[in-house]
Amino acid sequence: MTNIYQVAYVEPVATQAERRAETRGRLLEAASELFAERGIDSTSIDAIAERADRTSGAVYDHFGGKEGVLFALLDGWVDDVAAVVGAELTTASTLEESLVVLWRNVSSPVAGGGRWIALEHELWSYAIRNEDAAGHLAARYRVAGEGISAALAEWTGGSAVVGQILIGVLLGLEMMRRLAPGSITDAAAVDTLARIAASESADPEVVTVENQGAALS
Amino acid sequence: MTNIYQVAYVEPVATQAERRAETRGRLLEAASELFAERGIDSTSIDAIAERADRTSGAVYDHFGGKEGVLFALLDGWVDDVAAVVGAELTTASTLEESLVVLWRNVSSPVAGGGRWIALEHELWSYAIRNEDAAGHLAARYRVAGEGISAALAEWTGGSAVVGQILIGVLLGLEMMRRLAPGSITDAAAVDTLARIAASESADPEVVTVENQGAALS
DNA sequence: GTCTATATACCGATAGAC
DNA sequence: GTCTATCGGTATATAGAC
Repeated sequence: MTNIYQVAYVEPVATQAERRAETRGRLLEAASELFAERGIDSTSIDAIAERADRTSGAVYDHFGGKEGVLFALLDGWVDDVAAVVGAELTTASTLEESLVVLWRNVSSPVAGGGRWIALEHELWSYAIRNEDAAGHLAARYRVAGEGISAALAEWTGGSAVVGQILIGVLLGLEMMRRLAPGSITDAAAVDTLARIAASESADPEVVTVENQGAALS
Repeated sequence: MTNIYQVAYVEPVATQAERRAETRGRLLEAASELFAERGIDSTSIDAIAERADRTSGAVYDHFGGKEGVLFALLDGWVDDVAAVVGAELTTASTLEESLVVLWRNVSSPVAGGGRWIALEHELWSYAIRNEDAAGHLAARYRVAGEGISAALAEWTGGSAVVGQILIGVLLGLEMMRRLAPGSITDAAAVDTLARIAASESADPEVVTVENQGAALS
């Protein structure tokens, strides 16, 4: 206000804190889209800012750089997705229903706008070359695996490792399907998951690898 | 020869064709290393040329650009790896041996210098955003899946889809393990593969998802 | 076939105005 | 908190010499 004319004070439509939160959310949303679309390396800070209707200065102010945006995504948005799947899982009343929920959320995700897995792979590829990011992502998978194990404990006997394995298998099957949509059917995927989920509950004498081979050869 | 002194003709140590093949090989080797180490997007053409002791002009001359290098890798080097695994598979005499071979080649690859899976994921991430690359990679996975199915036909009954599923599961399990080495043991991975490989040979009445759920809940 | 040199363009990050 | 302006670095791709 350098001019000499006084104007009536107008209550701002949003407080500073609200505007800051709004900007932060827009930047994260834009970054998650662009990372999934073009890849992390090929996404410039300017591009993130532009899609969020802000400028690059805002990105530096909020996150300090592109890696800061990435870590914020890892800690925040991705956890939200896990929460959505977790909530859906509690509504399933049978093992098959639970596995269908898992597979559907991975293979045709609705939460997040369908860019789930592409972003997941971007994060993995980045984390594999960055120790800090690897720690963030590994911790997230561990928590997610525990959540899945707990949700399926009723049928699997509660083993913690089955959750980790299921996450890996879900990601791997979705990779194949994304590349060649007809190569793996929903039924085949869910059937594969079912075999793994049954790991700890079946009689160990029956499922041992040696016995499998001996019985079949 | 613009000077007036004559020198004895010396047979060149290599023909032009041999030098060209040498340069091509060096460039592909350098590119596969760098793509796996830094990612495709972060690898410059100059960096590829430099590691191969050549200059960027050679890359353009041989492949037309970075994408040309990528396609050449997809069509050539990666097929060689599949051939190595295929050869190893023929020496396995039981199902478990075969699965151990598959898992070992994915989880601690020796052929190619240990950068297998990282490059594999780079190629996937790239292909998911590029139709041409997706075609190349999908065709390769299809062939690889058929090879695995054929190699395991003795125990699995010869279903073709089991190969595709196994490739996806192998990649997914290795992702989890790479991120958190202790999360998935070799035994757990091979056991998971065994459950899937048994898909088509087991009695359908026993392995149906509905029956699993009913029997366990 | 490979080199140097170069045109063109983009990116990351900072400084300072508002 | 967001903007404009800008610097230094690096990328792609081509042109021309050898």
